[in-house]
Amino acid sequence: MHYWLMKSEPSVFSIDDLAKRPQQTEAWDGVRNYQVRNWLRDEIKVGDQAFFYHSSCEIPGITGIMKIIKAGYPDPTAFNPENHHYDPKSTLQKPTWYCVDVKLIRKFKRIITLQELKQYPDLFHMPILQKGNRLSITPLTAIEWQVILALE
DNA sequence: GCCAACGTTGGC
DNA sequence: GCCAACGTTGGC
Repeated sequence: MHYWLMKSEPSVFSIDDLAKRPQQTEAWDGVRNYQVRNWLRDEIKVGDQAFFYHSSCEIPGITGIMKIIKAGYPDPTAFNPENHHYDPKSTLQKPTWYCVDVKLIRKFKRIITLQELKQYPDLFHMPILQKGNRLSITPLTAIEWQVILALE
């Protein structure tokens, strides 16, 4: 089992939005970065767990836990000309972009803020704390996962 | 293949 | 709104 951190701007899609979905599940789609695409297609498996991270907002931080309930499959938003993430180069025969389905496990009682995450030496190497990191999904070590869980 | 220009991300 | 960092694009 692997651990991940998945970013979303709450003004676009928040953990409360996920909580309101039927079965509290949603496709994590719209990713248009090749490194993250590779993880979505090849590495992120059913049963993996992920933190839901709110970015570009008043209080950036980790807001809860999700699990992967469907592994990588072609991102349908790439095929839809009406969709903001439409990509005519991605075809059904040869899809460029992939997504996974997630399910909410639980929302934290409080946000574990970015500011707080920066304080712990065990977390210094988290991708999200590295200068210039922009990937919307990043892997976490088991240690990082446990340390963060203990902060709640 | 190089690289300047441009767009996006995301913290502050 | 600013700006650093990084990815993408396209002319050559």
